[in-house]
Amino acid sequence: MATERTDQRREAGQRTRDGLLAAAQELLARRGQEGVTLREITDRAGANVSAVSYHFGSLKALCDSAIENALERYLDAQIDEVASLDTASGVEDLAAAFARPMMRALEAGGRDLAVMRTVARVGIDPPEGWGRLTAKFQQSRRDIVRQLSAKTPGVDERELDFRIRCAAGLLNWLVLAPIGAELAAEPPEQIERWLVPVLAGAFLGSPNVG
Amino acid sequence: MATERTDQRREAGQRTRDGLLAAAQELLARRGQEGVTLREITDRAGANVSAVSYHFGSLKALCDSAIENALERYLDAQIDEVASLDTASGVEDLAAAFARPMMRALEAGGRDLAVMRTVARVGIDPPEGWGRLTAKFQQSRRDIVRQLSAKTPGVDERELDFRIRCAAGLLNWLVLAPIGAELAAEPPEQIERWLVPVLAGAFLGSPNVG
DNA sequence: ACGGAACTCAAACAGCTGCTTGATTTTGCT
DNA sequence: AGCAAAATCAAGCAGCTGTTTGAGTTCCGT
Repeated sequence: MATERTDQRREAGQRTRDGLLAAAQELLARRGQEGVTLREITDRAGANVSAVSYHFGSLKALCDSAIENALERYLDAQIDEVASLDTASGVEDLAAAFARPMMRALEAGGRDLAVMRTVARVGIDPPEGWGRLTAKFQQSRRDIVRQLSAKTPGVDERELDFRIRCAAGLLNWLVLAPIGAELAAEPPEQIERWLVPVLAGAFLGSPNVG
Repeated sequence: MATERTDQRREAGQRTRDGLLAAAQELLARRGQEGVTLREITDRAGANVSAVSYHFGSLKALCDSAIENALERYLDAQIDEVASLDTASGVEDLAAAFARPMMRALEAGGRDLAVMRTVARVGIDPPEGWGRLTAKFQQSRRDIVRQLSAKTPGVDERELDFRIRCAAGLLNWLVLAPIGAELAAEPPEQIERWLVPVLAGAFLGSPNVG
């Protein structure tokens, strides 16, 4: 059973590795890439400074890993949510599915919220290389464009893409700005009752102009 | 004519003061409050490091002044735009007026854009004291709520306030995120043609739920 | 022309930054 | 028991951070 037996050394290594990742996400969420400090991360994670070099190579590499990790968590949640949509669903359902990962994170707080905030910050200050996640990112957006396109016939697809990016930007903003914290204090069903019409309205565009 | 004669020393002082302010806004816009460096500001402004202590007291005080200056420029523009609305104007007109300062800044680039970006960043990471601008800020939002309330009868005012904050957040996002730069490359009238329906749709909410 | 105010400047400061080093501990394998 | 790999640790490095200091320059009022 040597293969199933977990090596306690590697297990401990993984634990500090994950701790560093979580601490980095927490601080990236709170202060952005420029406001992150090596010693603040290691203190929060209860690790030694050199653990960063050992496990990741450098602070920058740790931040890149933390961002990539956060982005992947978010994209997976988003893709699942949109994929589980019924074919007969309306624009409001799409808006609700679109917003659900963020609303969940707002309710849950803790690391989920830190992950969402990190993702949102990346939307403003993107790191040099998005790495291998570009494909998954574009797939996610293509799925949503297709869903929305089926529900709003006659609208140019480039314009739909713009509207979706607006909606995504709005969600990111809500997660970062103080209004998000205010919103989190409200009952969850009211968040949805307020937010979904706004998103759906943005998707549809104002009726007088089309 | 001693009073009209400008003192060359004070004039030079004002020039370096303004240069520091502009340089600070430029860097605040690009990297946020955490990413701003004393020497980078003074180099860009062509000033000595101690000029910051002399004219503002500290780097933090300089940043506060730069932020306050940017916020005031923006609020004045916003208030003027909304105040000049015709009483018979529709929701799209309100949306267009609401978005105009940002669209102008996107077209103009340069310091105007830096000012808008600084304002937008403040919406995410607000400094401790907004100081004397809180009143002007709230006046601006009250004006807009009143305008929108007259155009959407029967909607709860708290919900209208939420929609306006969403619209403001979206504008801030557009100015900060890469999509803003893409948008700036398009012809100005297309920016408005795309953006105004989204904002107006968000103001009105989706018709099926509204 | 002279005193002094307004302003600028180079140099130095303590403190923090990310990172490296070499020793030390912990653990698994034979 | 003994060896080696994995992981952790304290200490120290050079470089940058914001701020202060005291001398320096420029220019107005008298």
